[in-house]
Amino acid sequence: MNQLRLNGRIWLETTTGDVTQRFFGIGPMELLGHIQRTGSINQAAKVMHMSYKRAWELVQRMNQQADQPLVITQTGGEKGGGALVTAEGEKFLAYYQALQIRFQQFLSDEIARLSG
Amino acid sequence: MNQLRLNGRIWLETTTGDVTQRFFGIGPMELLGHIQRTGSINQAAKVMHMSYKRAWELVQRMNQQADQPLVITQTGGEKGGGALVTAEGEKFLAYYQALQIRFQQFLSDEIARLSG
DNA sequence: AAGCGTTATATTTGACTGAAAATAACGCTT
DNA sequence: AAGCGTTATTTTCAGTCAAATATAACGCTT
Repeated sequence: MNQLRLNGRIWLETTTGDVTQRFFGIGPMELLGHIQRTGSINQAAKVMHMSYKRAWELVQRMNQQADQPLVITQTGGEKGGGALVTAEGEKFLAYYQALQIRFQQFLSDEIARLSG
Repeated sequence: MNQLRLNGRIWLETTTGDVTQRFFGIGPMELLGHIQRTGSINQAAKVMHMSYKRAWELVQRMNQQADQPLVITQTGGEKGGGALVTAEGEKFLAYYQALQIRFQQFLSDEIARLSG
């Protein structure tokens, strides 16, 4: 065995009836961050080397699952359109970012426990 | 939004050159436990409602990635054959089980932090 | 030799996934 | 009216994954 590493993922999920669906994880977090910085789904997708369609679908799903939209979009206009992260979106982004940091710390601690 | 929950997965992974491959996670952990109890890949797969082929492939991949096999198998014989978890396998099983418990604790703590 | 329960292996089928491309709609600018 | 850059949407294609099925090999029991 070459090198043994510990890794993981965490996410928020919603449960409606008996169907559990992922809602917010590392992918949407990064996407929201890039939308915030670029003001465009299209540019955010390009930065992440993700197809526009996939990025757009992620936004759709997020908005549908949440009570209030996390991203609002506009077609046409001065710059052809754009996308904006709402206050609700920023709330989830901030929460998940902090959570992700604590999770990374957990993984680091576990690796340290394994090595030392 | 109906109910917001926090969930996640952790796993061990090996890196050979530039290829990272999952090695041991919650699925293999449960599979190894059932093999330990039943002495058979076939029966373990049935308990988990997993196809025999999938269970067998998981065992193959685990054994190939590890330095020493985690499961040894025997075809034919008194009971038609069987499978045994090696000491190396028990080592990974015990480590991952303890790790999983601490991870669940981490998730619980985070949920408590979110609610309270 | 036949039967058994298992491991071992190949093939097929369907479902899902993601990428890519093409097109429409939109509203501003010129 | 034409051009623009974006969002919105459909279609197509290839790759992956899992389930199902079928068959062979094995070694003991009878």
